[in-house]
Amino acid sequence: MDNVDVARLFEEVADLLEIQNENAFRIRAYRTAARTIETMGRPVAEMVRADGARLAELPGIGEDLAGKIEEIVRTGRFPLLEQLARKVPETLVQMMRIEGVGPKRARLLYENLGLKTLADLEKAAKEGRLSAVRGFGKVLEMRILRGCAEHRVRASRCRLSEADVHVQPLLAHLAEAPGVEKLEVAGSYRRRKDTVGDVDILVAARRPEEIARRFVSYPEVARVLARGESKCSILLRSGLQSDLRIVPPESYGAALHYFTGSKAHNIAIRTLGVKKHLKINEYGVFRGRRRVGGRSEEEIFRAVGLPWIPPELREARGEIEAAREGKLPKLVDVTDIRGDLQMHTDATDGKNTLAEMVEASRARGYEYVAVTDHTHAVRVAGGLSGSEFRRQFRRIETLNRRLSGITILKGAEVDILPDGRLDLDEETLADLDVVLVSVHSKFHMTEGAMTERVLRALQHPRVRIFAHPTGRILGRREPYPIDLGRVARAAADLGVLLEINAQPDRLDLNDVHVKIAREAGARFVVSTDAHRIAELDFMRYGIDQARRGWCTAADVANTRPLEDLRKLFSRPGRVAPSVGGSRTGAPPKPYRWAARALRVGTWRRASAAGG
DNA sequence: GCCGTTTTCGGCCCGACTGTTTTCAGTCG
Repeated sequence: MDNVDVARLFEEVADLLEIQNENAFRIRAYRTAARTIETMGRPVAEMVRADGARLAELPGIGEDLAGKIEEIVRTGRFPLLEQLARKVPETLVQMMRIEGVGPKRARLLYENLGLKTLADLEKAAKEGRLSAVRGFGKVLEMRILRGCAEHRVRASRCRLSEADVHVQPLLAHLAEAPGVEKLEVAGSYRRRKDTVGDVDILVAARRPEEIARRFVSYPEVARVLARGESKCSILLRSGLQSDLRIVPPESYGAALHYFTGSKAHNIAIRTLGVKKHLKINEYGVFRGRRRVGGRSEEEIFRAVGLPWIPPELREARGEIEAAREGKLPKLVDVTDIRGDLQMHTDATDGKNTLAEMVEASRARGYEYVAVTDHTHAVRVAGGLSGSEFRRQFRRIETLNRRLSGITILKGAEVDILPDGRLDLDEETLADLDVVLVSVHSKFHMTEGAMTERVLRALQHPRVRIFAHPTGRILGRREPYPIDLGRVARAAADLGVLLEINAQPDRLDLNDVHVKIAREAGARFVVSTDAHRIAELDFMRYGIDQARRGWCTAADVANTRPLEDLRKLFSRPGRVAPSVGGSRTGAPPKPYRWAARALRVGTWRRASAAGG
């Protein structure tokens, strides 16, 4: 039972309480607690074993919920959830995912028509039975029917990079409207979340009706969902929903803050306002009827005694406390990046040649790159053997002599075999400037086995980077089970860097993992894993997640100059068990020299000295 | 159900839009 499981149980309780029309604040308490549990570093199971009482010290968790967590962890059962599920079917929660159906209507339909599932709902809507229920009309029935169809098509959120494709033309269209003074995308897009549910656009203008007209007349609109004086919603043909909010310029900062969210962050800020006798809404900060701020976001934060908080941090994951104490991190920026440490060429599954990839990297202003083709075990990618790598090394040496302004590091993305050995011989490993390791097969292991497999690989003295550490692919593959807490602590000890993979469908580690791993002492690289030239531009998506995980430039190794990086990578090698090497069977002990060399303190000082 | 420099009880963020209603509940963000 890990934190995600416990959080999910609390969310289920919250949903069922909502359907049963319980006290809204009790419901919120469960949701707040779920968030706390899901995003904190320490496993609740471990806390229960160590000292259960301390659970109640966590924000949003009191004596009652601490007791419930303890019971869940100890017994694996949650009596409250069982009791709630006896009153109404748990499947009613599915119905609430349909636009226009919330807890009240789901319950009403269950009680009046006996509808229990999404399929029941769609069938009843088709047969025109919904409108017989008091409070439902024909219009709502049609809306629900459409909602069911759209839910099937687009059950999931869309990747940030996909949203980018659709957002830019829409913005360009809106910018043409008369009287647009300011225009910005807010919401999870501005917070740079890995996926976005819809695109929230904010406009400052004096005459909102002109803006609204322009918005709903966008050629890509499939359907207008709502149209009011200051607020409109459209569904684009791509399936993406977009909400527009129009406010006067003096309210722009307040509206931008409100519309950026997250919801939990907004509630926290507004609650701080209440304590200072201020009302904060999307039109400004008010003391009584008098507006005392709202033109800029800074004014909102200042009103509650805080410095401006970057949007990526606004998730109610401790940013408000950090801001109050003056401890907000100075977040890493894409312009801090000096090189890309994972990319592939046409020697394996890449689409461009070595020379083309390197030239394109140089054109992007990089000081160095690591070329990291696959190893032999990754057959689908045409992985290279030791001798093939050595041929590539000679090409790299030639290029390095010829090129100025950029240095190519010899690298490989070495496959971690199911037993934790590395898929490359010691001789070739010794010739590499940087060894990445990653998992490409046997995803369905137990958490314990997968964790041991990875830990064994990380203990190899030549390993420098653990790439895409959870193996997830957004919308296609769940992360494999692995104890990331242990992996992060081991990586910190061994001086292995964790990769934040910038491929838009990976973004692995994700934001929460990065934050947890960072707190465990781990440090990172952000790499594109580019398989063609254009993908080198994915770097910003990786940086987005690094920022959401609270990373500063000092936390990210490829912000450092080449010489510093070489010091990190060039450690005395020792032959350890791997394919073709000696095989002792037992995993090697951690290498203390590596741990010493890469202690966070040492790194920080080196980083400060190196600028 | 949580929480406390107004409070250990009584608060808990705030507003827009829709559809079904005769004044507002439900949903959404």
